[in-house]
Amino acid sequence: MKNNGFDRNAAPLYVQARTLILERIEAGTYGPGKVLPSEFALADELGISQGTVRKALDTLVADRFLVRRQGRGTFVADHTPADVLFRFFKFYTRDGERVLPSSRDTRVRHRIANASECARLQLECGSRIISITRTRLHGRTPVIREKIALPAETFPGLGANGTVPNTLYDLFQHQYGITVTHASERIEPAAASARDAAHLGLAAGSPLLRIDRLTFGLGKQPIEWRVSLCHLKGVYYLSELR
Amino acid sequence: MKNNGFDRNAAPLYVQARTLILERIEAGTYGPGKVLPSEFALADELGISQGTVRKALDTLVADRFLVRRQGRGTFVADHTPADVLFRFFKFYTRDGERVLPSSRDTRVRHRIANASECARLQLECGSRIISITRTRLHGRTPVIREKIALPAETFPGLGANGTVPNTLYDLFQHQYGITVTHASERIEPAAASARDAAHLGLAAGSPLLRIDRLTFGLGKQPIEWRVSLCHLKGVYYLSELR
DNA sequence: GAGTGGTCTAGACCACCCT
DNA sequence: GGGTGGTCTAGACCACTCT
Repeated sequence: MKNNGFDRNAAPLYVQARTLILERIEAGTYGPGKVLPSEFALADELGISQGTVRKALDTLVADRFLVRRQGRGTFVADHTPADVLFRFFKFYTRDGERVLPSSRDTRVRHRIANASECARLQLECGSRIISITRTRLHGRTPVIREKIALPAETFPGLGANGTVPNTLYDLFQHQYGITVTHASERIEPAAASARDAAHLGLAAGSPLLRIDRLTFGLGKQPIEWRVSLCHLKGVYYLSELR
Repeated sequence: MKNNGFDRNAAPLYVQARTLILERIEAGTYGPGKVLPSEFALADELGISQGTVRKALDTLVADRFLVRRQGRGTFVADHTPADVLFRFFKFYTRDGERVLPSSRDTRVRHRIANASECARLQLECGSRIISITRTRLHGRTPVIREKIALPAETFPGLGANGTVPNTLYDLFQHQYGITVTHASERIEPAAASARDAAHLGLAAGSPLLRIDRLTFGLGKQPIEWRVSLCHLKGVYYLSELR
């Protein structure tokens, strides 16, 4: 057994194989939607057995970096707009139907991050950010007013023409090679300010959901900070606990 | 290879093994905290190989029915009060500390379920339920007013003396052999009614989080319906998206 | 030292997909 | 028909735990 560059005294081989494959996904060697070499080809290349490669792939499938299709191969997960909405947009109607939002009143600005933006995004003081505000609609009803901050350095050129797509996360993957892996949302009740109430067509002081989200990719640093004020007439936020 | 009672033309062997082990957990053959037979012993008993038993156990560990301890054995997950709070109570302080709530003003009643209770709990019209209302505190501050409905048939004798423990789910497991597997929460903003405001020490109309939870065990029928009205001063609800 | 789970290998057969 | 992943086996060695 050749065992190219793998250290048998370090982490288990399948963990080392997982790390290596993940690095290749991150580097774009295996791009979104592309097929990986077969299990036997990878095993040969890495100098380990096919069963060990399979175990590494299993963990990556469980973490949704990869998708297997029997008879065809193993593919890098390709985050379509629908996938992204399915995973990171948790709003449903009373009938259990998914809410597919559209956007309105979008405004994009490039500016220096303020103190709270630097703190939440773990940026150096004085870093530049891209700030997006928009109203999101369910059908014709405005339901969410959201404010998004992105590190400008991570997303060069984003929103340069003053517009931004309705779903950002698939753009992150295909344009910038950044896969969104998870997000952490803090939810609180809040009363609508006069300004937010106007955007949402409500009376000031109406009860809202305030959702403060940090979004993460493969690295430790957050790639997005998003605060959503949600009206949710006839719609609810669904949280599954397991 | 004996292969006791397993059908090689049906589901994969590891799925059949998983189902059988799960049935034994449900039936109490393997009780909470108890050690299972070793992988080789199970393999012998079921007439399959140890690797296949391991794959079945792996899926059950992933679903948190089992816990492995190297050198000691495989154990049925034992839901202590702390575990239950960790999994199903999603409130944190601004510093990221877990909130461990206490209970006050608890009231337990046995009565006929109303229409919405029957619908949510999938009960026959006219079924009996156990209704619990209580206020939950973070330190000395009331933060949540909750109303719980349980099918009386599923939990005979529960709350007969008018009291109920602070954490219900470990009671479900140890007293009634029912393991809570997941819960589904619908979250909406709401304005405090005069009555709820009084329990929480607020002004009427204050913005609240309304959390409507259905809790499930191994069966399809829900085992609990819980509506929580949350004030959350200095506390937030944490939702992790993956 | 005996017994447990954790890792790794090598090889078999199957089901599925493409050309 | 040839290649892919899906399942299953049998056996090896290691790390950990208990007594």
